[in-house]
Amino acid sequence: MAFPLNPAQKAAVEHPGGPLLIIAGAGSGKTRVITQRITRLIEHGNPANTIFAVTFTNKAAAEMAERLEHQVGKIAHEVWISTFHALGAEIVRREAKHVAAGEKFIVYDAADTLGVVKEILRDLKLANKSLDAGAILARISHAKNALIDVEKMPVTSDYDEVAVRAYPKYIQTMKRLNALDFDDLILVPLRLLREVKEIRERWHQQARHLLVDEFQDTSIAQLLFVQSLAGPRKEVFCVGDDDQSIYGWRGAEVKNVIEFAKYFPGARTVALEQNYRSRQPILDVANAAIAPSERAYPKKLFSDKKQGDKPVLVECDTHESEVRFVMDTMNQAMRDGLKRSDIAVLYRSNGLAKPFEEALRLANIPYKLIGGTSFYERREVKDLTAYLRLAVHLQDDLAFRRVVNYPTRGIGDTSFERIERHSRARGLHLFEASRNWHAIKDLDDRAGRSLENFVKLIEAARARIEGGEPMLDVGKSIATEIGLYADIMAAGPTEATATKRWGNIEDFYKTLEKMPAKGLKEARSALAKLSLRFSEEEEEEGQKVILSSLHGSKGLEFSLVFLIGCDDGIIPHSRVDNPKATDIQGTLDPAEERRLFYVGLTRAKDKLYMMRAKTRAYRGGAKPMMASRFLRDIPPDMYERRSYSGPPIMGTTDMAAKAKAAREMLAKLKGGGAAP
DNA sequence: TAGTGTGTTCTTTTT
DNA sequence: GAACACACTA
Repeated sequence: MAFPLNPAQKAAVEHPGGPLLIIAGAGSGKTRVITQRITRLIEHGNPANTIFAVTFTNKAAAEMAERLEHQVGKIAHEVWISTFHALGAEIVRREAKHVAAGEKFIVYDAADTLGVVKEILRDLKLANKSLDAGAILARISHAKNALIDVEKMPVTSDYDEVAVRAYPKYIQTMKRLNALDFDDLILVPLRLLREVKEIRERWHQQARHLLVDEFQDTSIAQLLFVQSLAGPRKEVFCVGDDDQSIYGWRGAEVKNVIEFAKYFPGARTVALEQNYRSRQPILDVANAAIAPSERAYPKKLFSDKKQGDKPVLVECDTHESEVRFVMDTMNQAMRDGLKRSDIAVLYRSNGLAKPFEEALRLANIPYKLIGGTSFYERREVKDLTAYLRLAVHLQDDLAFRRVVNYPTRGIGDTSFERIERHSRARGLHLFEASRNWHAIKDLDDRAGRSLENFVKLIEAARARIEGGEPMLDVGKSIATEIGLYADIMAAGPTEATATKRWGNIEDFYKTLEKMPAKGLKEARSALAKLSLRFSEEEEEEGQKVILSSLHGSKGLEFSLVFLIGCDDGIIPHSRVDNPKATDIQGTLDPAEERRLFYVGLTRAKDKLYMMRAKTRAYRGGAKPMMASRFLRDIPPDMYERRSYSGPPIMGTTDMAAKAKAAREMLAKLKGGGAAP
């Protein structure tokens, strides 16, 4: 990065003032432009704490902070660098007096909110219809993101209808739980800024310069949030790439980029097209792949690195040989001296990673899985978190429900229903209702005493946290008291997975260790940040091969990239052609799938393999696959083509066969049916 | 009430 | 072919 800024980058960094939109092609050095811009603002006398840089992921925020520190030193810590959601949470926390949820709010993640919706569906007596709660939640979230009121929600299907009925109940429930979902973390601050003059003025005073990364991923709510936060000064510096807009399903509006000047009159635009990442042959393929896309800002990336291998399309006969080819090729590359962390396997959906994980484990190659179920969403971690959450936030009925009978302590469904009925009748939270179980109708003594112990456990934990004891100590003693270790080990299914689960708990201890020991309020906000994946669990930044979904790979780069599953139905996803009424728009946007493909291609610096398989495992059997339609848009002379039908990895089949044999043996031993 | 067995449904991406 | 939900039995 010792290169001087190119003219376009320079124009952006030295922009005199007013709203600016930077169309930054993949690998065009946008992070550098942002950090340089901040550096310049500081050098021109702007106090660091009046500069706000907003990203979408904690990873991006961390990287930006690190780079900035490199440039300006310790003063970088004073710049507000955070994700949209973390900034929103911070504003809510600081302006708690004006928020209904008050300072006692708790952040509900996707799993939590899904639980809320499921409960509402139960209440609406619709659960039997086997409704997909996720589809309802998606509609609610979509409405929130687009700032659509209940009355104005579109109703064109049964699902829409249910969503309309569920929406007000959802708001009501969240309010009762004192919970904010991810959308609220944007919406609530937006409302505060709009409606409360005092708050508006305070933040306009504070946020003098706003820099937004990945602007193409902003939703309407986020755009308005940026607008409101910037105020009349409109010092907004937004960087985005319409070609990399891949979060439409989450409410992102490319329109925010395309109609930027509408929202920020007088805005200027700068385009960055020089790519500093990839070799030209890779860019040729990427440019060709994205070309058919309808684009507001057509770009043709170019590189100084003219030399390089053409990307390779490898057609494997099965998905097993796909794994084999990738493993062999990556091993060779490592023997040639390539670092593990310079190698990535990318895929459209997380399920595709499994065989690679297995193969890497078998080969003893360390790997890092990006995305997938987050660490904090692991069941065992959530269980322990729920105990802590309940302790600091007694009205968290969802947490209560999760742990009141985990590990099993004799409070089954019937008992739970009795507690619930009682609490509803009295308008109490579940925990409050449990405090004197004698009052609960029909609750038998056994369950009652058990409940009493549970209440004591939680209250003891609460008292200790209140008294300023470290979260780690409290967490550990809860784990001991409930016999978490024994329970995890007993639950299996295999000893290996149980050990891994317990390992997750031990990793979680490291997170707890970092939490402040200053009483309930601090503990609450530390726990709230867990949902935002705030804390960095990435201590061991070792040398690891990267496995990532295409979504998770945005912003990253690798010398060697294997884009697996370049088959039709994988990318683009089959739901492009199979409209299913349960989805928001009914179907997936093929244009977004193309951009996703493009994002994958542009991750590669030196060598790119596009992998596909003629048949893939599908519900047991083998399904024949066709090449991705996107490959047809790439002129054949731009890439090399190979066929591969190597044997599957020994170990994998071995293991599978052994497991199968073991299962059959077990079945036999248990007597009864003869195996065919 | 808890644990086991049987049937059913899957596979989109994530702050 | 696995994970999950549900029903059934001890």
